[in-house]
Amino acid sequence: MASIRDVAKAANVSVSTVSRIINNNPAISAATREKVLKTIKELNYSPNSMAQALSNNNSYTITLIVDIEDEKSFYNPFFHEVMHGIEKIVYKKEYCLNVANLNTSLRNESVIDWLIKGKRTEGVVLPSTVMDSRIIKTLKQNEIPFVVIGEPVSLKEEVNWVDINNLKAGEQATRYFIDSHCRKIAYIGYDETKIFNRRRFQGYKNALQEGGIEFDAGLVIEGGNSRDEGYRMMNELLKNNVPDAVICADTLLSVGALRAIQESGRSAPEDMGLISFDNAQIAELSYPTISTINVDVNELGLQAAKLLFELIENPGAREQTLLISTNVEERETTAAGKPR
Amino acid sequence: MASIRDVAKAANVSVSTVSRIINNNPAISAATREKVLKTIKELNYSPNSMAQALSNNNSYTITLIVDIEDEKSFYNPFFHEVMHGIEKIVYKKEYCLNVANLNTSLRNESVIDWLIKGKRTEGVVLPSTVMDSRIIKTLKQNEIPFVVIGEPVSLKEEVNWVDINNLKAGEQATRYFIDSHCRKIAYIGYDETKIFNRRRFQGYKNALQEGGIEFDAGLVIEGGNSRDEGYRMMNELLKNNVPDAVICADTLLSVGALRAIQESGRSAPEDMGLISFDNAQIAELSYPTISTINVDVNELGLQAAKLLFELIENPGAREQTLLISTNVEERETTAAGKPR
DNA sequence: TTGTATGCGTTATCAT
DNA sequence: ATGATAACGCATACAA
Repeated sequence: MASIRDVAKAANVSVSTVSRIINNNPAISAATREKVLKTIKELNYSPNSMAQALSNNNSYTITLIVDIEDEKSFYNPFFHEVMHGIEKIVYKKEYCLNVANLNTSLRNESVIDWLIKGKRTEGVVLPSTVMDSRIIKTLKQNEIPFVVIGEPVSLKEEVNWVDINNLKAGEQATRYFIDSHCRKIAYIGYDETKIFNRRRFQGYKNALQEGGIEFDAGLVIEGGNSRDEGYRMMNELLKNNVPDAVICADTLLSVGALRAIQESGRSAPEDMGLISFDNAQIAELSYPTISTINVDVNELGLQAAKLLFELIENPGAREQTLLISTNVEERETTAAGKPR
Repeated sequence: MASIRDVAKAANVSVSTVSRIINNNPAISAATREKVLKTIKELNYSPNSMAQALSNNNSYTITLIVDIEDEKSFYNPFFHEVMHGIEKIVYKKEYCLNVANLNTSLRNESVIDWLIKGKRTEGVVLPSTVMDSRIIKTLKQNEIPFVVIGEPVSLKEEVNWVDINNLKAGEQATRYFIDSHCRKIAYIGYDETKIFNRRRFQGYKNALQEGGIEFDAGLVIEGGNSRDEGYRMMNELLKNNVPDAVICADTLLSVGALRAIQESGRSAPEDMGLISFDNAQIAELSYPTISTINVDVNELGLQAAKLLFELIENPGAREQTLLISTNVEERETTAAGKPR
């Protein structure tokens, strides 16, 4: 493998000249640049990035922390898209993307400490679910820029974070139904332990108020995000307080909710509209397909990475928050503008 | 940040002594080892891995290539699990895991060339779907060990690969029904362009023969892997040749197939059993939940990474193939041992 | 505009 | 068992 010295020798210049050319230093004559570039091609030379890393004290690497234990909040399809968004930016900057599971430990320390102390990373993206004060402290102490994906739950420390605009998403879903002349709009799957859920719920209430519809606590059912929970909640609603539209706070429960509607002899969207969030694949497999508030998860990763590089390039910057907007993806469980 | 020199100075030894201790060189007295270890702790010293990488000519990094374009064969939940399997092994070896999208290009070359030429990677894991001869050639020429995930379609070159044992999976599904006293076992979603599908189909035929059931081409329906295709294929089957069991060659189509069964006034498993492959989440959301041939995808990644390190540590090894076995995950669309 | 020399933090060779 | 020093491949301050 050719080194910078080989190139220098072959081109009859010094190594510094070659180095300058590699790094696009303008103080180089066109003639020598061309000559050196030619021999670089001939020798099929590429700079050794480990040597560059050492010399520049820069690993040119970003780390994405994942947490496989927490399938719920940083789950598969979501994660995959986020990662690709991040990746696009990272490689555009000619950095590499490392992935590490929070829970792996090396030499009696967490992988994140290992990476930082070994000078293997210049910045970190991590989901809010893995963020405890210890990690934050480590990152801040070592002055490693980082961006959190998902709104942090307890923010004693200021951090940079990027998330879906869940408040607006909740508003969007609700407004959609209001515009379709619904008045009894239910919200099922409320879970105050999940911050994204609280935000969506707040959006729901906001839109109701804005639309002049009085909030009715009887139209809100609390519960978890599973098929069976959705089924239970919808049945509870149907027994006591039949709505003309229902917002499912999360993906999985919407499948069970739809089922309950159908088993009661009703159908969506004819008897009541149904809308959910996020997971397009599941929404499209259902009968009928489920309308959702759609999120450009790829954009989420993209913005996270962009923000991270801003921090890297401008370490003094103050904390930022970025909310990705959502849009209504109409499928078969809603019928826009339908007169009632 | 403390360097090896700082430690040496503070402990009153030479840098070589410190280096030896870091690398567990036995030729060191217990006394000095302890002393140096202590000052390492005090100074909170960690070796700079970029310097180690340069000195050892080893980046201690493995690359996982992904291909976002090809959602079908290396799709989300699958990918996520595979990655975590790989990751476990990689970090256990004190390597890092890089992720790169095949399609990103840097400085007019593919990311894979960039990584290799920059000496940023010691080994590569890549899905069979992104494997063309050009990539193979690059990897082999540069003597980068690599492992393919998924059986390669056209194997002009010998490569190391790891996959699900799709043949056995097909046999398993079929035998399951034979053991449940089914005789008319259909196979829908046959797609000869997908190698995993061909394998499953071969397994189906094997098991039929072994069970003394004559193969009936009328029970095989060709088609793609989507909800709507599954629906179409099942209806075709119901019109011409009602089976007592149906094997769905892939996940998505099983949802549509089940729907068609139900719309015909039949139900699974009472009128016919239904079994599919892979995606547990979708299988568990359906009504009724769909039985599947289950794959330990995590294990797939684990084995791929293990194989990769074998190649790294023993470059002369000859090509290997590894098949991960599957198991029947009984859910509601099948009823084992049900008399007919 | 180009070259020389030094340093980045580590490992390894060769002494002692 | 330990130390001095060269090398790894590159970047850069300084000199010319």
